Amino acid sequence: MTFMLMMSKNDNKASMNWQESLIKWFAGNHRELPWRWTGDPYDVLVSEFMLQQTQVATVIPYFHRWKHVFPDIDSLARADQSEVLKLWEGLGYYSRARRLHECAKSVVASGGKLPGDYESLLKLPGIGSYTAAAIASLGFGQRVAVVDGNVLRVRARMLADSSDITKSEVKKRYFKELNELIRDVSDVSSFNQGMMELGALICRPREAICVECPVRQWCLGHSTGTALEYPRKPAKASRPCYDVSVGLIFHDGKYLILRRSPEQMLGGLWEFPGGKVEPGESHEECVVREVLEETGLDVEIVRKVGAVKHAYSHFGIEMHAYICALRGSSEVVCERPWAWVESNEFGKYAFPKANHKVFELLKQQGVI
DNA sequence: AAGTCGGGGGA
DNA sequence: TCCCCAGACTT
Repeated sequence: MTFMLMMSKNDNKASMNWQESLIKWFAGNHRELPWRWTGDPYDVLVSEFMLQQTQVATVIPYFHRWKHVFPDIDSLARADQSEVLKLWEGLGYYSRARRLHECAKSVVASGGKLPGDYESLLKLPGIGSYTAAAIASLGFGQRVAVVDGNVLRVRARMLADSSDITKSEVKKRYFKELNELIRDVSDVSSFNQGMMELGALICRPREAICVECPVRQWCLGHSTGTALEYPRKPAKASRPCYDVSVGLIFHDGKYLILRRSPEQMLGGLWEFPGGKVEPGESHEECVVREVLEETGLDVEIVRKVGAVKHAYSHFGIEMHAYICALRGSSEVVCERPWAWVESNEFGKYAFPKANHKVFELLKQQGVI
């Protein structure tokens, strides 16, 4: 009788599995986030797209602005891509913005209701295994496990598993195992969020605060003192750095900007004409050549504005910027969309980060 | 299965 | 600097 009573109370650690211990910890220790517990699957959709490879703190202000402009999936579906990209400006991975837009249009076209099951979500643009599982479980309570960078790290440490978590085979194995482990959990949404919150707050990449961890008694990494040795990852290749030159063509009070084509890197964003410096070529020659190739304009260098460095995922660039003047006609010949804009109109267009660094140079010099 | 895509933040 | 972040998609 006493024994039964003890078990039914379920507050004895020995009677609780690690999944329930995690859920309990999450209930009392999670951060309050603007998209949590709103009850609106659209909030889960938007936040999950923004959170792909992006930290929570970075996303929060973008999420607020987004909800203000696009409060629901219909308003997003009706929007112009330029407006969508402008709101995404600075968040990175711009294909996410285009795909979220496409996703919204697709959902609205087929009735306006976001599907709640993993398999249907997986078919939508921009939604892969992680996001499908997140929306299905956090938004609709479906019993499916999320596997993101946090989850992989937490589980690799719990199991003291030396597998390379960047391999797709390992991710699949973890996904399968976790779906078994959540078969009987009391709250799938809290379990999934708890795994990610644990990774963000306790079981962090370079620091593991095991003394505060709700699953430490089930963690092999902790019991053997090797938690920080996991997950194991292969050494990354060093990234090349390219020299790039751009021309700020000033004519009639305006600058010429071009829009990048949608399928490119940074697709749909605007930039100054320019490109990679070729072997044996000077930066100045590069500007003149690139401007001619891209716009058909014949220009000469007026002066150098300066250079900015910028790092992308797989390479870096040093962008040299030059003020240019037209030598001949101002007639632009260009397949891509282009525009002459005054410097106080730059804010209307979405530019990549490297271009913003050039704007900063121009401001410092009082040019704009 | 590997390569590619951005930018920010922390150590 | 380097690493990592609530990954998805193409080849």
